[in-house]
Amino acid sequence: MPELPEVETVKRGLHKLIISKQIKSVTFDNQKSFPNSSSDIEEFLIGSKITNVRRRAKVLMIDLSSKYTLVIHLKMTGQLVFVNYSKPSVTANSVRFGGGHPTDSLVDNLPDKSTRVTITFKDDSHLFFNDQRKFGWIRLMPTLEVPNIDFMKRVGPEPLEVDFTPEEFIERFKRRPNTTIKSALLDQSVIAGVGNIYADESLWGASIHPKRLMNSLTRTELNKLYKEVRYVMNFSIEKGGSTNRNYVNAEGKKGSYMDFARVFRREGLNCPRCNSEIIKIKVASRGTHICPNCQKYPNI
DNA sequence: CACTTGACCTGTCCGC
DNA sequence: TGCGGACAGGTCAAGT
Repeated sequence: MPELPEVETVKRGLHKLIISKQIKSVTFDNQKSFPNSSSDIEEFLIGSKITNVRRRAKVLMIDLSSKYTLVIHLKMTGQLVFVNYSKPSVTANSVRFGGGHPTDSLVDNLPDKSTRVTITFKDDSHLFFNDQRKFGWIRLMPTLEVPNIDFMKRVGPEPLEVDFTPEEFIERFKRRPNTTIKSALLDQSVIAGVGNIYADESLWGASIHPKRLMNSLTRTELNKLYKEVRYVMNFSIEKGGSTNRNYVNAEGKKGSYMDFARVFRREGLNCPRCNSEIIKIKVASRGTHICPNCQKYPNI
């Protein structure tokens, strides 16, 4: 899915687009896509207004005036796309000059077969929850109960918070002494928000082989990794996140971080630091991209 | 306990 | 162009 920078980008987009809108109706393909009772939906969703949009780790929260919150995890292929059908740019796509297809834009074709939930606002704009692989979930619950979700109780600190120190970073990683550094980076209970892309990118930045065991890493290496994790994720947010395959922001647009990626999905290309050929290996049963020259194992 | 491996799904790409 | 298998941004439950 979307990792921290992608979810943050969606959050910022939705914040601009849907705050104070009032929900008119909701439709979904089946009960599994929206597991709340119809009475809860009637009472706490329909008619309520959007008061805030928040993110914690890779989880999005849309707060409602009913004191309920829509909690959403996009997992691998989830999308939250806002469409304002009153805009001529969307409704006028049947008017064409010249040949070719009318449009490639995602928003012009929604809903599509990946659409699982459609929220319609009073002004007839829509928020679509699309999810090709159906791993994602959306759930309505009292705002005060959100912190009690198992995931929220377990999840580690936000790495981009200003008060998140390198000391805390190093301390957290001691929880996983005998696992590989890649596995520890992906563990959301250690720190929040790192996924496969930014794990590979930050390990390359710190010149650490992803198979290195946690307890073999020096403080200097972990300090470097701390800086790289924050650098890579902040940079990606600036670029609107990464579109590897499915990810789009709240307006249906792709992120451009992949244009700047150093190793991720760049196997066979050259390392931007030493010009060696980037290879793809498997670590923690995930596809993993490294420069075998910069990231030696063991490399102390 | 700490750690690893399937399972959840659909779609796409690659090799035969 | 058909078919099988591997693989894809994540997280749990169940296994060792």
